[in-house]
Amino acid sequence: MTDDAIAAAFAPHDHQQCVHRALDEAAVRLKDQGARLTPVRRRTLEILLESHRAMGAYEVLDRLAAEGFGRQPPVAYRALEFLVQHGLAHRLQRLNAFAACLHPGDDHHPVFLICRSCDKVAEAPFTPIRDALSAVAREGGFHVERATVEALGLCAACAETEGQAPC
Amino acid sequence: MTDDAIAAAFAPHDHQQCVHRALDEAAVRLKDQGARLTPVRRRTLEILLESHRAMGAYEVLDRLAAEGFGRQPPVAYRALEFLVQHGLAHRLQRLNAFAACLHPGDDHHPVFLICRSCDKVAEAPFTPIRDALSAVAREGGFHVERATVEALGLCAACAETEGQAPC
DNA sequence: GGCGGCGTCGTTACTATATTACATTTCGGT
DNA sequence: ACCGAAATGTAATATAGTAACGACGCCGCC
Repeated sequence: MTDDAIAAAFAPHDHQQCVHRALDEAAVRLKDQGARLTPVRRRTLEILLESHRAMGAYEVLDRLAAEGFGRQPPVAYRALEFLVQHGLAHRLQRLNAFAACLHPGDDHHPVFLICRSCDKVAEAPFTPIRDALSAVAREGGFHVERATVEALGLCAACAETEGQAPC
Repeated sequence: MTDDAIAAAFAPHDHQQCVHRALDEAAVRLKDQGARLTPVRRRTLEILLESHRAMGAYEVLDRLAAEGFGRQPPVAYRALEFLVQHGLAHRLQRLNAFAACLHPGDDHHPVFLICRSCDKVAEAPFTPIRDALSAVAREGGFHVERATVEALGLCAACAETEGQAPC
C-alpha cells in the first residue's frame, strides 16, 4: 500500500476495473483459504466496492433485500463479518459502518482517512503511526495490541471544491 | 499530561483524593464558563471518576436511576454530553462508552489506551501520533481535521498478573 | 412581590444498531 | 444417495441513541 493509493481512493478513476480486480483477488484469496464466496457474500462485497465508501450494515441489508436475499439483519451482519474476517473488508468503529478493503493482500490494520464531505474512505499505512503510538504507550508501561485510528477531514478533491465555493 | 500519568491511571493509587481533586477542578472550570454543575451532572461525573474506566451510557443511567434521578436514556445522554462538551469527559467511539477526562486542563484530544483485562482507560499525549498521521495523510492530499485513536492492550499491572497465571 | 424567559429535568415514544435462537436449505465428501 | 457441516433464512429481542414535549425552578426585571 503506497501513499499514492490514498490519493487514488479519493480521485476519480476507472472504478469498474478497480471493482473487478478486487473481486478477482478476493476469489483467489478465499479459495486459498478454503472459504466459500457464496452469492450473498459476493454481492455484499460488490456493494461495498461499488460505493467506495463506508456503509452502514442496514444500508447494505436494504440493497441485499431488494435483490432477493434475506431482509433480516443477520443476513447483512453475517456476510460483512465474513468479509472482515477474511480481510476483504474493514469495520469502522467510529461510524458504525463498513468499507471494502482495497488492499487485501497486505497484512495490515490500516489507518482510515474519512472525508467528511464525500464520505469516501482511504486506507493509509499504519506503521509510522503504530510506531509513534507504541513508543508513547511503552513509556507508560502499556502494551498496545490493537489500535483503531480514524481520521476525519477533507480529501484533496473536496478541498478544491470547498475552496471554490466556500459555504 | 506527562507520560507518568499513563502509568498512574492503571496503577493503584489514592483514588478518593484523585476523584476529589477532579471534582474541585471541574467546579472551578464550569464556574469560569458560566455553566452549572447540577446534581445529575455532578453525580454523573462522580460515577465516571469513581469507576476509572469507560462506561456505557446505560450503565451510567442505571446508577443514576438507582439514586433517584430519571431512568430514561436522555437523562444519562444529556449529562454525559454536557461533560464532554465542557471537557470533563471523553467519548470512546470504539466501545460506545464514556470515560471521565483526567486532564481537563490541557487542551487535548487524547489517545486512549484501553486495558482489555481491567477495562481501565488512560490518556496518552496525542501530538506525536497526530504528527505521524498528518504527515502520512498529507502525502495523499488528505487534510486531517479530527482523529480518533483508541488502542487496546494490556496495562502494566495486568501484564504482571497474566504473566504469573497465564490462561 | 409578580412576571417572563431560559435552562434544566423528566417523560413518552421512536429510530437505529446488533445479537440470540432456531428451523431449513445447500454443499462437499463418502 | 446419504451424512454432517456450513450457510441461509426467519422471528424475536437486546442494546444504543434521538426527537418531541411538558413541568419545574432560577434569575433578572418591572
